[in-house]
Parts: sequence; C-alpha cells; structure tokens
Amino acid sequence: MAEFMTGLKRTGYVHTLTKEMVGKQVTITGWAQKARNLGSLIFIDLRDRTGIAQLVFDADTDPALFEKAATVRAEFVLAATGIVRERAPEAVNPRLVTGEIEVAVTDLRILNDSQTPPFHIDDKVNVSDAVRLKHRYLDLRRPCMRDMLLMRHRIAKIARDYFDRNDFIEIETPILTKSTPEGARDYLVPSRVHPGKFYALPQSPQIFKQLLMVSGFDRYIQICKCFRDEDLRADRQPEFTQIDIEMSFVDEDDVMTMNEGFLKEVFKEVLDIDVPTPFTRMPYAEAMARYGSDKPDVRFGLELCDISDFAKDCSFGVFANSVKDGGAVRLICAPAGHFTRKEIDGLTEFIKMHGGSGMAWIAPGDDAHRSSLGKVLTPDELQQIIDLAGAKTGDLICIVCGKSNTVYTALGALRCHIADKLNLIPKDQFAFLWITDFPQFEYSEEEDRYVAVHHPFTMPKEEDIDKLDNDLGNVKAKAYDIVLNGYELGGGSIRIHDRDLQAKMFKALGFTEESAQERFGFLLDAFKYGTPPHGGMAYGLDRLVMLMAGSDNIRDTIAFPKVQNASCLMSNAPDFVEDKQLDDLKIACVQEQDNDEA
RNA sequence: GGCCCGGUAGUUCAGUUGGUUAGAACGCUAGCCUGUCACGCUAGAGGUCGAGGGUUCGAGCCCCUUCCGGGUCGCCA
Repeated sequence: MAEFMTGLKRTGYVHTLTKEMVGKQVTITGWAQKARNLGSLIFIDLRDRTGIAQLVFDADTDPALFEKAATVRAEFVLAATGIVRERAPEAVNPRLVTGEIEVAVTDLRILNDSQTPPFHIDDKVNVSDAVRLKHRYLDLRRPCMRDMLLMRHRIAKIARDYFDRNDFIEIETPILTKSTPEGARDYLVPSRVHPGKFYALPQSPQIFKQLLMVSGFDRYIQICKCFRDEDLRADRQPEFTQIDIEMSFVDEDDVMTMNEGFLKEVFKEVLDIDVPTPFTRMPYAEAMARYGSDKPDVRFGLELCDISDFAKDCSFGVFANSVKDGGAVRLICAPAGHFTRKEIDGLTEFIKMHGGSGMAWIAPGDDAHRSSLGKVLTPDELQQIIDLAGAKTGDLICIVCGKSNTVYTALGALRCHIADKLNLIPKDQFAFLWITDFPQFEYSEEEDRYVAVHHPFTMPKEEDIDKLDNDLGNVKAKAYDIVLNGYELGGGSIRIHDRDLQAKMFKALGFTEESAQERFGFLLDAFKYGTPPHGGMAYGLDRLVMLMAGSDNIRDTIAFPKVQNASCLMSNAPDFVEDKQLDDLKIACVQEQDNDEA
C-alpha cells in the first residue's frame, strides 16, 4: 500500500513555489489537506509545514494517474512531481501564498494513507480540548499550533544567541537531584540502588547555578525543564521550561538591565515590536497598594483607592473598626458599567471567593444613589465616598474592608475581573514592569513561622540586615519579578554569598544548623571556598510564548501538555507499572486497578 | 481538598412540562460533474444520550453515586 521515497528527492518546501518557478519541474511532499474531484479534473491541496499548494490532475492527460489521484483522501501522505504552472487570472486564489500558481502533476506517490482524522486539520475548527489533546499529533498539524511551536523555537534561539553574545555559557544541570522541601511539592523518583531513598526532579536549577558561579563560570544560561507537583492552572503546568540565568559580580540593576536587553530583542525579532526600556520599576508595597497585586496588569487604570482616613471616623462601625484594628478600607470605582443588582451580587460573591469578607457598594445616580450602605451611612457620608472615588452616574464603587492584605488581594482580583467584563484591557499592548523590594519573609499561619517569600538564598537589602535578629517582617529582599500584562513572567534575586549571613538566614527561617547542613550542606560547604557576589533570574518560557502569541493558555505553547489532573490524554501517563518494576525498587504499593469484578 | 461550568452521531451542537421511531450542520461512503479552492448535485451509512444505580406506566430530561474535560480557590520557596 504505502510507497517509498526511493529515487525521489524533494526539491523544496511548498512556500518556495512562487511565480518565478513557473515552467520548472518540482517535487513536493506533504499531506493532502483536501481533494476536490470535479469528475474529469481533480484538485488536491498539499500541505507541508510552510503552507499549501494546489496539485492538478487532468483525466485526459493521464488517465492512470488520474485514477490514482482519485483515491487520495484527507491526510494521505503524498510526494508529487510536476511542472509549476501559472494559474489563469480568474483561477487565482488570493488567500493562498501560492495562489498564483499550481502544480500540474506528472507523477504521484502515495507514501501513506490515513484514517479519517477525528477533526478537520484547520485553524477554524472548533474542537474540545480533550479531543485535541488525545490526538495531539494531529492538533499540531494545524497551522496555528505549528506557528506557536515555531515561535517558541525562535524565542529560545534568540535567548541563546543574546546571552551567548553577552558571554553566557549554557551548562546542563542534573534532572535526578535532591529534594529540598521548601516551596513546591517535589516529584520524586525512587532509587533502585538505594532502596527507600529518592531523587527529586528539580523545581529549578537554583542551587546548581549558584555552584556554577562558585566554579567561576561567571555567566550561565540554561533552557531547562523544571517540575512542580502542584495543581494546574491555565498558566501553570507541572512540567515547564525555564530560561534560567545567573551572573557573578553584579547587583540588582545589572541583572535587570541585561534582561531588559533580552526582552527588547526578543520582542523586536519575533513580533517587530519596539519595547521601550528601561521598564518601570515599582516597589512591591506600591504595587499592592495601587493594584492589589504583586503582578499587576498596568494596561488599564481602575486603581485601588484608600479611604481609611474617612472610614476611621465614619458612622459605620464595620469600617471604623477595620481601621482601628490595623486593617484598611479600600475601594475601586468601576466606570459606567450600569451594573444590575444581580451583577453586583455576583461581584460580592467574587470578593468572597477571593478571601474578602464581603463587599459594600455605591451606585451613584443623577437623583438618588443606590447603595448597600444606605442605612448605615448618612447621605453626606455617601457623598464623601463618591467624591473620594471620583465616581459619576452609572459607575459602581466597590468597597472592601478588613486585614490589609486580604483587602488588597480581593480588590486586586476584582479589578482584573471588572476590567475584563467592561473590556477595559487593550489586548494589543505589552506592559512590562519590574516589581522590586519584595519582603524577605512572610509569616505562615500554617507553619507558625516566617518563611522565605523568594527562597532562602536571597540577599536582604543591606540596610535591613540588622533586622534579621528581631524584625523579620520588615526585612526587604534584593529580589525582583518581571511582570507582563498581569502575569509573572519571571523573577530572580541577588543571592547571599556570605556564609555568616546565610547561616543567619537559615536561623531566621527556623532551620537548625543540622537541618540546614543536611539539606543544603553541599552548597554551604562550597561557599567556604571563595564565592563571588552573584545573582540571576529565571523566565517561564511557556508563559513568555503564551503572551507573545496572544494566547491565554499555556497548553497552546507546549507540544505535549498535561491536562488539569496532571495526566496526559495521549500517552495515558501516569500509569500503573509491572510488579517486577516495583519489586526492583522495593516499593510496596496498593494499586487500585479497575478489576474489582474479576 | 472546595466551588462553578460542561459531557447527546466522527466533530460542533439543538433536544420544549418526563411521552411515539433522538434531530441539524459539517465530516464520512457511493454515484454524477473539466477550473475548483467552504466545489456543486443526488443517495446512504452513522447513536450503550459518559458510566452505574434509583424514582416512574414511561427518563437524553428528575434524584443519588461515580468517571472524564474546562475554569477557579487553596496550593505554586
């Protein structure tokens, strides 16, 4: 059935077939996108990764060849040899790059047949994610998916070229490594040679790249897979790719400047967009106060407004007490939404879902105002809030009170939700932002101790080093995130290169000397032998591609992604294994296989 | 672990208050057709209504359980 390439050589990709090729003999290969049989004339659209060209078969010219062409169905694999021919003016297809020509085929090989695919290979088809992912190899034939992976390739190449030009060296770090149970849950790999012991897949090459700085490589880059065993989201996969870099003899500004250069270049080369540099740098505290988020989307306004000064003396006890208890009262003013009561209740639910205790609201009107506060505030107080918010008729003032961080987070989420609903987001813009001056620690209720916001190797601001002994909540870090359109694109920090300071840090985080030595001993040992000041950052490559491609789901940028429950619909991973394999690993396992009735 | 949305033909969907033989479009198969490119025309095939249980004279529709897909909260140093 299947024919072979024997004696045949492809002369070029489909997109090389231009008007200049008219009269030449070519051999092109690819998949049959579509066959149109008109009775004594057959057209076949042949698709390769560069485009589509039309093959023509005429029953009068070569009846045997025509009969063969008539058997071609969608997604058959073909090699066609023929003469490039200019189309008659009325037969030109302006929607095809090759629409001015066609190939009058003299020889056709059917290299393979194909079952009818479960969906048409076309950008326009609307197919469920489950069907696409089960047949991902077909999904990837669609031009939009192909282009996404081509863009990903270009971005990765530009990253390597840019950092290479700036003296960075790509070095691979281990995939089988050691679990360091701060932060995300590890994927574990059992050791056969050491029963009961486990490798961990890296959440990032953090420690290894710092060791490479100790080794003197000075500037490192790696485009590497990282693994975190946490639940998935639209912008989060358990297995993802970082562009990971580290530099010696630098401070925050050096790392940020180097990376602005990279982002500027990649946006110019791939999208032909000039990104103005330097990017805005905004302290974490300001980002939280203005946008309620440490990764604010600054393509639109709708900023948080602090009315604590008003609230602390107002007649509504809930507001006043929030301020007295050290919390805050803040609002956002949604413009001209003319929200119905049902919609407002929906927003209140949204606030509650994001941790807020509730939402007070005022909808200013020309004559009377609608408000949830009509009975608890005086008309004059209502008017004061409206004035503070700068609200007009048709707007909606959404007020949340409580603990500062809760208020920030809830209103920050609501801000994005409302902007999306009211179409306030200019989708074609790219708004870069550095978030700086992160807190070094945050208090974990769950663990009843301070934990590192970034990681335990992050350098505190020099002026805050004194506070490591007694004022952890106010220590700021030499850490920075790069934010794009409301997504955390990447982040990094200057690292601690001083052993005493590192020891202090572990102590602050509640590690005993022994536990620190056990977990990170090899790093601490290395630091005894001359560690340069160093720092770096890491990008989520998948997210970068997603944002540059205008997609809102990271799956689109990954050839073979996982679905929400972290399984692969195509390969059916993870799956049960042979008992023998478990025996080798000395693992006892209760496998809940579906053979109860047996 | 929680919450929300969804699952009906290969695909995307409709399916009324629970009532006769579950429909449409595209796709597929066959026949006809010499300039199509969303080809056209004619005919045809194609369904465990995600699965299991229950209520009922009767369930695609109501109830319970469960599986699968999507979003999200928690989680993600």
